[in-house]
Amino acid sequence: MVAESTQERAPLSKERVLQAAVDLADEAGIEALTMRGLADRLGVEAMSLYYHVANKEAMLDGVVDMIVTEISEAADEAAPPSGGADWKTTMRNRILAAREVLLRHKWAPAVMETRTSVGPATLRYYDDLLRVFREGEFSYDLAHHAMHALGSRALGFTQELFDPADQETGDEDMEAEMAAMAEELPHLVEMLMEISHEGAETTLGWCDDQTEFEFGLDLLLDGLERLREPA
Amino acid sequence: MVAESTQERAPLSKERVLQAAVDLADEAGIEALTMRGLADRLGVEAMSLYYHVANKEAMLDGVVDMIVTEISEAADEAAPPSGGADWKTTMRNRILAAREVLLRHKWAPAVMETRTSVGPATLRYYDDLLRVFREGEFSYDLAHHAMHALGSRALGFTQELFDPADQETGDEDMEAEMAAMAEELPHLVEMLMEISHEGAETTLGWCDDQTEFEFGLDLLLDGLERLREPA
DNA sequence: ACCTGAACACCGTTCAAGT
DNA sequence: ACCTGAACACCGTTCAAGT
Repeated sequence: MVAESTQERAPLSKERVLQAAVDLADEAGIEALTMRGLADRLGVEAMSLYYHVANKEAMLDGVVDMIVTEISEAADEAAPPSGGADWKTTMRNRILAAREVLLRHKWAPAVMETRTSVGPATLRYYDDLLRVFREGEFSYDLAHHAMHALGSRALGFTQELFDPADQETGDEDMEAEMAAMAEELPHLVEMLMEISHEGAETTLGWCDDQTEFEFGLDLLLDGLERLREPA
Repeated sequence: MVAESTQERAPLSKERVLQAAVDLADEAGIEALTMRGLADRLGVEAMSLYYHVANKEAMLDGVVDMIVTEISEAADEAAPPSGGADWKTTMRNRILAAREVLLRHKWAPAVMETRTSVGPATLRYYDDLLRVFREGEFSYDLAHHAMHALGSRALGFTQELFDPADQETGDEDMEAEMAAMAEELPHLVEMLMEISHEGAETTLGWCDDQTEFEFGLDLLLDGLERLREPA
């Protein structure tokens, strides 16, 4: 009696492969997303995947397309184009919604950065952003600059200064380490001390990501608004 | 007679290993930077590298540190802190110099994004940026927001909309393809047509990277300037 | 049409051993 | 102190073959 036969299992499809890939990365991290690991999760041999995707790169392209589709849907739900709100509110809410999606798929930005071509979902998302600008009476020229200026933030990419788990030192010698750092990095240390005194956290994990994201986004959107209607 | 002996060859060192790694990536691309390939270039067995670096990740950490050191030096040469110029000019010229360095090491941003901890060179570079803000009479709070808002742009990262070689279609059916795209991506297509009519290039490789980089950078710096001196 | 088995070329890395 | 050889576990991928 064979344990798993083709009949007992839903047949593979490109969609099932890509969905499984997203789930695997969500649950076990991007380094777990190998062709062999993905096949395992689908109860199939590694080589079977090659019937549905050309190779690993094509698989990753598909995965990114799924994520961007999710971003697009979230953005449309939060603030559809032609939804009645002004361009800045619409753009702001769309991009904040995009960020929320990426918080659910923390591995995704790194994969997106490795893509060398733009998939259909991304093109569609950009087209929608452009539409919002146009409905806000931007010229195509300014809208074009705006897209570059937003950069990966348009897709919800967060800009972290120091990466999440940067704590390699025990809590004990925090004082001593600070003193040593203070000589070489005086401004960084002073900033740290000042901000930690007034705020919540005392360690290096002090930045409120949501606040910083909105600060940077608003800085750009406000600047664009001024360029749109010169003085 | 043995071809290559330890005596005939300069002995390895961490610095030589890292420099060779940078050179290899420059010449052959990041995918050529394997432990075995790196050893080859140094005329040594792969395992010898492990005497000088803990593992591949540590090697990449070191490589990033070298690049950021190069960025720091270029920034200092272009516009040293306390160099006499106002904060905005100094910051602008430093970041433009950083970008020039990354143009010489196109593979570097992708590697930098994969680092999970911040090296000494990066800390020093950030400390210097902070110093420039402070000399421009920013509060630490605003300077902190500013660093997040600049994000990876502070290190000279370019924000490309579509990646370099996105031309997978022959030149012939450009017209036909445009027509097909126009239905699904009306704004993108219209923008393309408008910009290509007035400008230089006619294809998808139309964006002047330098211009777009400066546009986004100035948008941020101008916005920060306004926040620094409220009305 | 869909999936598999065996095999290949290539990784990073270990460990014990050489000089 | 510095480097090596052999070996291991793991990749992505090919190709011819099975149902």
